[in-house]
Amino acid sequence: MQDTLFDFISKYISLTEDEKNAILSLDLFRSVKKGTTLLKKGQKSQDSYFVLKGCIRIYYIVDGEEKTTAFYTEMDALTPHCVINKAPSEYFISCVEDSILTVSNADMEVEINSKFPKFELMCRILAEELLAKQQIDFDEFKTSSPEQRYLSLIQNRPDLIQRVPQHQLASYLGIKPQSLSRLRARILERKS
Amino acid sequence: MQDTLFDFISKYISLTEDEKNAILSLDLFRSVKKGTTLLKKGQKSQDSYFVLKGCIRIYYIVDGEEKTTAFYTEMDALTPHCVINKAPSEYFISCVEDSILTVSNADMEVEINSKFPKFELMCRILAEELLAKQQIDFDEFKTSSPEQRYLSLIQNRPDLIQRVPQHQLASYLGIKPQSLSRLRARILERKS
DNA sequence: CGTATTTCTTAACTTAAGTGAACGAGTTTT
DNA sequence: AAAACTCGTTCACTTAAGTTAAGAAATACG
Repeated sequence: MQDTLFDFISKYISLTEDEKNAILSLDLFRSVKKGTTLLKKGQKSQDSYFVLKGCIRIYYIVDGEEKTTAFYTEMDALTPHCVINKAPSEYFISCVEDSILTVSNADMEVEINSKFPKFELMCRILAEELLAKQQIDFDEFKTSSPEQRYLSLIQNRPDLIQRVPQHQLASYLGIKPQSLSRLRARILERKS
Repeated sequence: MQDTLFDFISKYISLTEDEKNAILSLDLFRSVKKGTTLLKKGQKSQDSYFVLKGCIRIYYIVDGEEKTTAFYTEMDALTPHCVINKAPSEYFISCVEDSILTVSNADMEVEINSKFPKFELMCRILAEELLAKQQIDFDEFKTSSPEQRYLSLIQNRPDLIQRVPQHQLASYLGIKPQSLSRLRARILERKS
């Protein structure tokens, strides 16, 4: 399990045994049950997450309705908006499946970053990479229809369609659950 | 003009006169005419931009049609995807108005970052901030209708509606120019 | 085990966006 | 000055998503 974390880090920087031990001594690993809420709207949290196993999601509640906007699965890192701008959270984070995460708070990160300057570099590269990737995703979303988005989801994250409830997928695609059902029926219809 | 750049930087770190001079000696400032293409699809560029005055946009060409996905105006920073992942660009960048920009290439940034480690910190904070801000924008886009997006654009970036052609705004909102016209007429109709 | 609840699908109807075409106003070209 | 082009708007028509409601299927729970 720890290897998953180090495999991830090794994509950006290389670690000595000392550095690995320093990380392990922080006791970051947490096991969380499906349905657990990690962050609520209005809370000011300090915690960032890295998914070792399982799936967590971000959702808003608008007019009493849940709107899921992001899923994080194995090897995904998530620093909530409220950690960065120190304001109350605008959204919820909860566990879609039983999951194993690392949970690190902002203070720990400052400490690690000052002890091992390498980490600062990794954080910058990672943030830039995520920024660029997210922009491409955003662009693709803007320039395509719900049906195209669903088809490309099948291509790019087929596991999500299996492991996540349809109504959560629907809002992730920017539509209502009924529209997703219809859209799926339409695609099947055309295939036959 | 230079003050605009230093005002921006001062939001993240404080600079000594020496550091300011080091930046000025890089000769970053460029004046570009409306319509100039700064980056073409397929090119591998090293350049990042910071808008001091004017407006630039990112657009794709899909099935022969321009799809504008982002506008950058005063005090906005833009590092193209191709600079980060060193692959050919998937999009175009062009000038919406006569503009004044800073243009910095990746090598210069590596040099500045190693000479003044402060910059590494600024880049990380900036990237994290942009990442968080962009995610909120993406979330808002996903959870709202074209009409709601247009109304919130009026609230948040009213200048864009004046300075940018309608058909570019339309694709920015994820719809066709005809739909934007209709949508505007609908809103006016309701007001009266 | 059976009941309650959630989840997914289907259907009929409404609303809004996509499409193709036409028009006028304003620019640019020649 | 006329012709060609671009841009925004409008219209009629098509297609797809939103809405409301109902029922089937799967899951959770006492």
